[in-house]
Amino acid sequence: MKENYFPQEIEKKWQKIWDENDAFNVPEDSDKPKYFALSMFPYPSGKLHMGHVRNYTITDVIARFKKAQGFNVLHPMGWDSFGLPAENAAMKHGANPETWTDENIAYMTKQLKMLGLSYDWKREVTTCKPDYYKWTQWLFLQLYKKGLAYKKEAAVNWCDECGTVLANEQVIDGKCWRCDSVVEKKYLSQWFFKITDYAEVLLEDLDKLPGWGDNVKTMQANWIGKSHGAIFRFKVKEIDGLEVPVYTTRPDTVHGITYLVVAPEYKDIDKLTTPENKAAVEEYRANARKMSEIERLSTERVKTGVPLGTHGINPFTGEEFPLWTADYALVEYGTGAVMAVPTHDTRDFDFAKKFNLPMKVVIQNPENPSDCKDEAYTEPGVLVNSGEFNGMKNEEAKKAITEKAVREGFGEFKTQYRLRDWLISRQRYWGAPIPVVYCEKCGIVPVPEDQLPVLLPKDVDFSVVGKSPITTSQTFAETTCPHCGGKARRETDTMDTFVCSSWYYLRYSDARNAEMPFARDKVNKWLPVDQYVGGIEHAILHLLYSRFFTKALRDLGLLDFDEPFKNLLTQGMVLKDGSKMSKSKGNTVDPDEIFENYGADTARLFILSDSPPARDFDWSDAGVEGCYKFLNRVWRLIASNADDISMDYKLEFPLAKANDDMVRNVHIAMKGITNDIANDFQFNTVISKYRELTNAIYEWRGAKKDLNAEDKAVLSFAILSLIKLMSPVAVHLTEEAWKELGGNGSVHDEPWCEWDENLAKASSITLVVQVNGKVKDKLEVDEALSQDELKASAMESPKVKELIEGKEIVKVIVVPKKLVNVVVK
RNA sequence: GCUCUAGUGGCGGAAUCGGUAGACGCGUUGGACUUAAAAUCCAAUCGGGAGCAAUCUCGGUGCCAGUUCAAGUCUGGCCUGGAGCACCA
Repeated sequence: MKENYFPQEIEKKWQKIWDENDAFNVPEDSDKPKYFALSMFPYPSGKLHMGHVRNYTITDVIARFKKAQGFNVLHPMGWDSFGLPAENAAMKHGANPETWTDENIAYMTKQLKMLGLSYDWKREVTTCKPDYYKWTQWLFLQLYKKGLAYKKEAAVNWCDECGTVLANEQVIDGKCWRCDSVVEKKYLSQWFFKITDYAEVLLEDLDKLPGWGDNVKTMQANWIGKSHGAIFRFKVKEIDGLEVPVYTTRPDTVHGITYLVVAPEYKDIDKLTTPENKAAVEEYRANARKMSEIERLSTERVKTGVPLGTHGINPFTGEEFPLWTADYALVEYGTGAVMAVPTHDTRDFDFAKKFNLPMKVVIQNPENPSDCKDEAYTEPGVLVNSGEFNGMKNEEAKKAITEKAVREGFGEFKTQYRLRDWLISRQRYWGAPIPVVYCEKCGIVPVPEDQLPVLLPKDVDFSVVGKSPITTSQTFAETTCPHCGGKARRETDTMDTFVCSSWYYLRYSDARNAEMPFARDKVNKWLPVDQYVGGIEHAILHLLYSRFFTKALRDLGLLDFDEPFKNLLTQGMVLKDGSKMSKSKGNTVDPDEIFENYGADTARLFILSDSPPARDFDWSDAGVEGCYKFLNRVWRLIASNADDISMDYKLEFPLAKANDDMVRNVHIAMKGITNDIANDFQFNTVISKYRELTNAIYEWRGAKKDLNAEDKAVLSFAILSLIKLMSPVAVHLTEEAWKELGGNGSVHDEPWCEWDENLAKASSITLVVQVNGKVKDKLEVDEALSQDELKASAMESPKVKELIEGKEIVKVIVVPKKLVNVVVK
């Protein structure tokens, strides 16, 4: 065995062998239980970044560990390859998005192989290839048939920079999630998926996911935004037969209504406007329409609005109140109209103050009554000025008042969600075409399944500005109706890339199927994903959409489970000097350089070493250096002892010879490392245990001059165990060492270490002796001692004797195998 | 504003159940080897105080209370950072 560690040489050699042998292909027919380990697949943007390296290393170690533990592990990789950057690159370089994407995929594939990742490349999926997007289109048609895909005219988020509409989930602080430019409102006819049909079950089923972090579940729950309240319908004084319904979560405050607000886009607003107010209302509405999301946000504190001139009637009091329009009422939420109670709602309070509208207190804290002159009182309290409900606690009044409305026919209980339907059309080229045609006679006609895929046209001019390049094709849009054969126009919008990524994990179960997206028995066999690993930035978008897809496909009878990802690990970001690595900050580290200078094993070891996976990871060059030194140290330990190591002692050791601290240390390491992986994948402590074991072997070896047969057995056992324990992380080094020491086959095919519980602990125990809760002495004692004996040995301690001299012993606490606490006065 | 999450040495972090706070590493300091350097190895490294010394002693896990024989860990209240949502009635 070579004296020195040459990672570049070793790594290249093994990567070639693994590649040639398809070493990590997963067999379909196996008696072993399945395990599906999955990383969120990347967008092929050009090169891997350290976030990818962290993500894929974590999943790879999990996959290898589970495989060694006896699972049949599915660990695939693919490409989320539709999307705007490819199209922008094409425009910029006059190239084709497909060429650009293919080149990136080729380069990144090379990098993934250089990282030593154990992927089953035979199952690779690439969302921009017709053999994949054919099935994306097919799934669209199934959703369409089921009424879950529909087209409607609506106010949508428009990004001018990207030249396309966006889903609500893709608007961050009123800006585009991709290019950060300000999002405008436009009225367009667009395709939606009816995710709102699943709002309740998407919320409820979060409880079925104990393997997900609370942060992600809370974010989804907030996004779905369920609330309980009531609908009340108000008659309009001036117009017979017209009612304005409102949704409120505070039915208890209904006696305090002093005005009512409808959104500028409210459907009946024209009818509700008197001729005298028409001009002002029209102007206000025109302004509201022009305003972008961000402008509406920036006017957060300053309320605006105009009166309509008409009045509503409160059925509880008979009181009349004016109707207004204001943009703080949102047309998409509830009924688009709000009953305003300025005394008990901060927004209504601000509005009423500004426009000098009346206020009426209806809830009070009996201990500390507020007149609500300076701010709204929104805490619990007791009803006042509320007729028959006076004196009732407001929580009870919510129910009682709504019940009265139900009884008298002007209201009902209502559960409301904030989740909106998912807008999936994009006015871009590089996406899966939406498979429908518009016929002059038949209207919207889905493309028949046997005509799929609807291929992207090639005769496209990518240099156009202000419209989708796909519309420049001479061959694409013009078509005939599949129904009547008449003249028809093809849909030129493509699907949001998040549609493609909402089902890719299912395709891995049957990636080469040309007849269906996946066979039902295969998808049911491999799914759900046992461990999903990826960034927190997908907490809402991708993870919510995927959950929706899984539930919808289950309802379509395509699969038999209702949650796609059993366990989710959201890894933290990779930072450098305390901030996120980014090109604009110039603090990126190129993985290629690390591979070249230190090798992939060092990169893998380091990216796992310093922080638990869920936390942010601060990159440090010194840390990389430290990991490289450690691998060198391990290599030297193996190489310098290679002649004394025998494969006969591979991973097990006769118990009769076990009364040796070195053997115990190995068992302790086996147990500790296995438990750390099982316990939320704490790889940072796993790695510290690699170091502890390495240090222990060095120390033990250094204390011996010549080794007898038994010593050699202990040494072999220790080193071979260390190699196996490190094999999921330092995949190349351990493979090479295993081979050099005479191991048969691959170290990665060896089963995981089995430890002996009796040996996985120190031979004696340290008894901590406290007096009044403070540590005063430590005693080495036999494990077998009884509680009384432990107590006796503690009392024997000279230090204890000294400290309790002349004092009264109140009590003595004995914790078996651990501690004795003498309490004195 | 609401929700989630975190706060431990110079730094990253460790500490199954409430039971030795600071594992492991980075950095720093000193030493060995070397003509020298790199590499490697050894030792020290939470803070204050006492001692030539081994050692002894006090304090210490964001802050304030509490529960307990015993609190980084549990309870209540606050402070600070990070993340998400945000005029959602």
